[in-house]
Amino acid sequence: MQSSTPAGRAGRPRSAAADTAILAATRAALVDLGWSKLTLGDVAMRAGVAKTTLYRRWAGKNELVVDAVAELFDALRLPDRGSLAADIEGVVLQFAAILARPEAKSGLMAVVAESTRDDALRERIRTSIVDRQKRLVLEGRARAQARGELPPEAGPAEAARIADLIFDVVAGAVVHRTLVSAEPADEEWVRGFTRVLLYGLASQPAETGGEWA
Amino acid sequence: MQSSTPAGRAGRPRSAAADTAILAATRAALVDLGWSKLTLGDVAMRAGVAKTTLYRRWAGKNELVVDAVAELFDALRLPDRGSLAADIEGVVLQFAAILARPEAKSGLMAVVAESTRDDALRERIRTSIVDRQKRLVLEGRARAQARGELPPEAGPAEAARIADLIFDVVAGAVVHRTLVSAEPADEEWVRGFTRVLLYGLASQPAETGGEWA
Amino acid sequence: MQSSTPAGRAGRPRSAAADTAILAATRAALVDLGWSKLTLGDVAMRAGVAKTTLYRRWAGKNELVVDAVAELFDALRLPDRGSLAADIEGVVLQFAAILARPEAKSGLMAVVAESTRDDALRERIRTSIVDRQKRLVLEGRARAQARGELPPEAGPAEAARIADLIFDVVAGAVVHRTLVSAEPADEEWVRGFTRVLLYGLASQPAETGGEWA
Amino acid sequence: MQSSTPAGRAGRPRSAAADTAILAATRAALVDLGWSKLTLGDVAMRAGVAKTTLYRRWAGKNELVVDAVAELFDALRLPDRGSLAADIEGVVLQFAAILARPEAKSGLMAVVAESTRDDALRERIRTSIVDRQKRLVLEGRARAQARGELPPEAGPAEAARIADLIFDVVAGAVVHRTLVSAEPADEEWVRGFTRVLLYGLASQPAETGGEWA
DNA sequence: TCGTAACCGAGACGGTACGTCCGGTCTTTAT
DNA sequence: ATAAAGACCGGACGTACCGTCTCGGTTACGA
Repeated sequence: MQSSTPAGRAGRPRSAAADTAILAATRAALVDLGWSKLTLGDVAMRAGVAKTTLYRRWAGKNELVVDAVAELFDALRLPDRGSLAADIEGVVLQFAAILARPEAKSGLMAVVAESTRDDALRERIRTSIVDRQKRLVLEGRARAQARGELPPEAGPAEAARIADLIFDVVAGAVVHRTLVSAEPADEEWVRGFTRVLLYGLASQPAETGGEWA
Repeated sequence: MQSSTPAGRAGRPRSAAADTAILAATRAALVDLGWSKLTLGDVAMRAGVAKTTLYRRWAGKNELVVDAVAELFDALRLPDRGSLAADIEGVVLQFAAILARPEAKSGLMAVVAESTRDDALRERIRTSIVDRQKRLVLEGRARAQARGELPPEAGPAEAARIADLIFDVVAGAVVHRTLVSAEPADEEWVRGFTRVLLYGLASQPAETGGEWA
Repeated sequence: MQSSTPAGRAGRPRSAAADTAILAATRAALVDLGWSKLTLGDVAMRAGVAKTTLYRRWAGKNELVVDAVAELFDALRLPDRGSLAADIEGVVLQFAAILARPEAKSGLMAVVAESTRDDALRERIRTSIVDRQKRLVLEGRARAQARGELPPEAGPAEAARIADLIFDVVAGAVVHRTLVSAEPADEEWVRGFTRVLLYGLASQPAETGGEWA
Repeated sequence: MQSSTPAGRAGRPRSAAADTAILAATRAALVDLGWSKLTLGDVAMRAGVAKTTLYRRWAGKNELVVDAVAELFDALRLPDRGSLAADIEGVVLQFAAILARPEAKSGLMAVVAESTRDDALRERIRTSIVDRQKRLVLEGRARAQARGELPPEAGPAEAARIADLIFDVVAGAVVHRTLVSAEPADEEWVRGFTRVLLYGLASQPAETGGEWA
């Protein structure tokens, strides 16, 4: 968001309720219309707000959708299920559940696509969504290391590198499963995915014998 | 594509050169403008073709972009580098190189986003892009099993399930790295990713000691 | 029309039936659609003929409509009702009846409007419609002179001038009544018009007393 | 026209200058292109106005042209030349001068042609053009009756009937002379026409002897 | 009798305009 | 100063016809 009326305070103050209404209206419009058919005029109408009010607060459709979608991911929590594998499964299932919602599906990939040609937008996505959720990886990793399930890293640079890799693998796989393969990322799939993530492809048969059966 | 005039043959046949010119113009426009600013009128002009010719062959922007992007991925080849890890690294690097091209970046995620609200489009993506490249997973897996690097699956259903999982993980991770994290999927990253894919997170330190250093 | 294959005569001759079918289809389309929504593609379809066949014979919509409408006016006949006034009334009523038909209404004024910017089209209208029907004025005038109802003209130039004037007055008045005022040119109106044409406005009350009552 | 924002007064008001510019641009386009090649996009460009502004105010080409042409006829004035014949000649010459202008020629007949299939358009023509100019007939008739050149009518219904008849004859004859015969309605022709209108065909030789010579 | 030239249908082609919609901006009055 | 309302300019949309062209196929002459 970028309102907040920083210092100057003459005239009528901005309505705080408007921000909430606009973001909710944006999500509703994403559900009904999808990203490409969503129009700012329609969002303004749904929010009971004039188009000018909307433009005063957001630069355009992309920025608005990023903010509307970012709020969805703030509900993610790292559960404590007792083991690293169970923790991963828990958070991946939450992530999959959010991604299954049409407002997330429609909006997220679209703004990512737009961000390939708009550095400011990519930065906004990273700040509002990606980095904010990367905490889950860090927390999970720390907890696993405390449990002895994972070794400590060689240093902070390594820690960041591995965290990024894990985030790309986890987020990428769930997104691809959900949006491209268009299959549900359900418990069974998440179990399989977590196993590969933790133990890899090659080591599996040696450990479990009938893992894939 | 959908020309070919299957049986009935009255009237002037469709120009085969037009298809080629249109798809090339589409890719050029993706590079210059990105998906959201690409207009069919502009593509038609670039291709030296009337707008009606374009609409006669494709239903809309999404279908056109899918076909234009799909051709990019047909260049993927499974190299024989002697080991499963090296083979994976080779094909992932190719995939990353294609995804780094702006016409792929811009177009691919956008049509995936659109496909969340358009079943026909999703099916077209699957047919033209996903399933067509899934061959790489199948070939690589077969080759690795011949080499004894991977055990045979319990049955054809398992084989399909694992292939799908691998595809989701590989494609998802590379896409996320490239588009969301916006970092290059270079050799170093690919090596790290391949290691996780093959041997997992938990088993790594035990095997390599200084792998992440 | 302009077919007829004048001298060169190798190859398949043009279908005579096509001309007839096309002109009839044109009139039907005028009835259904009016001039501005009439399309040559639609006419071709109605006539069971390819668009190219139509273009091989007519230069465009205007020429086609002129020919289609011209045929309607060839049905006009000068009746012999015994007096000049009755003869005029008879032919004016016929003219009004043709003009009341929707294919004439729609087509005639449209091509006249087009002809204001197209000399060749105006010439075609004059040849195919105006001059061809001017015979009625000449015949009627000669007959009235023979009866002694009108004096002979001073010379051929005067005869032409008066004939043109009469034609403009008669045709113009009926057209204006029918198309602009959009009132029927029925027997009562024709009687009043004929009286003005023959005896004028100023002389009327003196002659008839209650003419307009 | 149809703006005026009757009572509600929220929002930006419509630009009054736009109406003027659009109608002038329409007449200019009629001169340059004629009715059938006139496009609303071109008119908007000439007027320095967006196409949407034009469509917000007029339903289509026909309505726009009617309004643009109607303004031309508001310049008509009934001169007082001392006699009925001279008054008629004066106003007919004015009418002919307007009709000789290409924007009137091109536009008027075209909208009349269109009006044969569009009752609302015909009503608009009648309101904006025909009935508005019918005042000339009524004034002229009243003046002639005051002078004793014409007898009073039997009643208001008769007066209306005769006025309509005169209007059809005068307007129709001038239009036909100008557009169909494509000859100038110059002083000589107007003199002859006025004579016929006032004194008729049959009575002329008796009065003047050499009138047509 | 047979070639061949002009015809025919079908339909794709490059264009142009349509009338609509949306993005952003600006101009009003009201709060 | 902000809000709601709505007109404004600009530009793309997808469709419809235009008039031309390229096909495969069909006559009816005349060599």
